[in-house]
Amino acid sequence: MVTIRDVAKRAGVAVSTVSKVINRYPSVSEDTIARVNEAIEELHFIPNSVAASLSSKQSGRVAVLTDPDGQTLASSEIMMQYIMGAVKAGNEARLDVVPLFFSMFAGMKVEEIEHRLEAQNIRSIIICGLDRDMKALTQLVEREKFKTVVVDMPMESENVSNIGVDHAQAQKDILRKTITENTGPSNSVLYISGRTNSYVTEERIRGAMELSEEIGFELTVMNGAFSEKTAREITLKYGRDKDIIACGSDLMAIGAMKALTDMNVFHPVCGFDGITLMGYAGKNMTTVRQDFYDIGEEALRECIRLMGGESGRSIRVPYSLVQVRYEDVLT
Amino acid sequence: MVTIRDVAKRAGVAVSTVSKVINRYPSVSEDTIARVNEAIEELHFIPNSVAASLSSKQSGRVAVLTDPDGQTLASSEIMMQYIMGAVKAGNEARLDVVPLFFSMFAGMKVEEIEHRLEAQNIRSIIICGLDRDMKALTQLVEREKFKTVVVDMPMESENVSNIGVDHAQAQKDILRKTITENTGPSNSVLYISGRTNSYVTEERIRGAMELSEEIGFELTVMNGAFSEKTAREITLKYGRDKDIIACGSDLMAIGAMKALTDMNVFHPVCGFDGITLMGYAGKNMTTVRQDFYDIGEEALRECIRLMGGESGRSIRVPYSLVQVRYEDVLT
DNA sequence: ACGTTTTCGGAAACCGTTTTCTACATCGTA
DNA sequence: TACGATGTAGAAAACGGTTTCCGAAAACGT
Repeated sequence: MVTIRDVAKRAGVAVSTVSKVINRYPSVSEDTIARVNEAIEELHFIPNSVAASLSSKQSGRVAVLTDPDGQTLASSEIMMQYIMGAVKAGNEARLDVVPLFFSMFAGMKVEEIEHRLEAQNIRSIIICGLDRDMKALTQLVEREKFKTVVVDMPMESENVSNIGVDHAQAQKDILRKTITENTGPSNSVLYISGRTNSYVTEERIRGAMELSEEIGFELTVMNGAFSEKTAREITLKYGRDKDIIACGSDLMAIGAMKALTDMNVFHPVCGFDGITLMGYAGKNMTTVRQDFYDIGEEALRECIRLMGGESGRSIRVPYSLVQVRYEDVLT
Repeated sequence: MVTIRDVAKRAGVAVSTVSKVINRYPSVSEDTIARVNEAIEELHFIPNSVAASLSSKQSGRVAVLTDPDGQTLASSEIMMQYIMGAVKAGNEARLDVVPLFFSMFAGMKVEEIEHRLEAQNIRSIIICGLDRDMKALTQLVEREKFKTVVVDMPMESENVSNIGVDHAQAQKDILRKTITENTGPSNSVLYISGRTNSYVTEERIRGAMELSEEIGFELTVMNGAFSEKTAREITLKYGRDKDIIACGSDLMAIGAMKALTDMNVFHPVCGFDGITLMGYAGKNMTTVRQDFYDIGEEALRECIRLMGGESGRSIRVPYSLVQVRYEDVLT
């Protein structure tokens, strides 16, 4: 393994100088920089990220925390996108990204979680898919021991940024589109919502309700708890008499659509997320597509910003309204 | 952050002694062990894995390399399972697991990849989903600089173990089952295979061919390249006259089934993998279920074994024949 | 009781960086 | 000419563990 010392020797400078060059310190002359870089090139030197992480209290590593329902197909896809996005951005910034799963911390107190993270030299974390029921993890965010970026939670402070689409607006948009494009009467909408302890659920419901006030249609909200099964049951029971079924997630939209098909009625259904599975769900359904990969990438960049000492903020990312067809997901 | 020195002071011993206790060295008396452990408990000490990784050339970290077609739904699910399994096992062994994706190494020569891994103090790697086209990564395995565990490739040497199901046998089993359960004539089978540069494809084809010799049926093998689309096209063209369609992957089985449905013919179709998506694909299909989570877990344990100095071997893991129904995947 | 082996614990070097602090030029200015 | 600024480079102390090596004490054999 070629170390910083080898480079120093080769370039005829001190190790500290090499380190300064690597980390772009200002106090090095152009001349020395050139000589050091040359040596780095020649020796194919790549700085050891573990040593760097150990020695500097500044930099450190970033953890990506996920895993709500590790078992559903939808969340597999979404988590994978978050992680891949973050890992990619981390790689570009010469920063270690380590994925962790909520389930690892089951039953731990927040202090223990903090210790565990510290023990891995983690200075910054990204949390995706957290809901309020996970007390310890919520506290983890609140205690602000780490520079943290939360996805889809309304938290913002010195050390915490949040990122995500504008769920209320997106819900409004997709619902308006579905109503507009639907030629029928469309004055009664069944909205099947996600779990109640979740911020995105609240926002999406708010969006639907605001639109209902704006353009005036009958809105029935029922709790589908992000469950495809529950959405299916709700639809079987109450879906027939409605004109449109709007769901707080794609998985629920699929469940609803299956139910309608079974009942042999064909109301428009819209979902939320833009997962690939939608392409397999039979009929063409519209949904809000979030770019999870992009969110992961952006979240990691925000970690870097926070570690750089800047303070937390709120980041809205774009979304799009799409109709997912089987042909689009076929590969 | 509480360090090993704090523990040493508290227990009234030297830091080296604490280290020995942590790492279960034999040369410490029961008495001292107890005292040290007590101190560890009291201080909630968790050893810093980064420091450990840096200082010991023995242990080090493990990378999980994946990402064939990061975009398909099937591989998202499979990769996620591998990674979650490995991360879990890594956690239990106090070992850092870092996920990496093939795409990061695109265009690099094997030496550079090695440097990059070294720079992360990676001593051992798990590679999932590699095919022969990826020259640099194949070389990486062959050069044996790292203790490596390959999933689904027939490599075995001092520093390389392989793990996976017996693909030939599994293909035989599922095909036999499909033929047996099918009441029709069943003397002509269309086998849609995976990509040709892949070991699993070869094995699965071999299994199908051996069975064909054994019990005597007409077998047509066509290359579906693991593509749902291609499988669909092949089925549209040649599927009608066959009695059974067997596919080298679930995704292709889904494509084939869609094609049959479109043609309004209903032959039995069997796949391979056991992905959740199968539950959404309409008809009940049979397939070979592999436990990817388990494989990831097992692979990581094998890394530990290799790092412990033992030599490479071949591990067969169990599989099961299942019929995936929508009800089973509904959550 | 004495030499020999074994057991056990500690001191110190090391892993590969970062960072602080010092030192030395060089420069402009009073 | 002397002075403080400024710019640049290096020595050395961290960071938090692991590991080697050595010595003291205990156990053993005779």
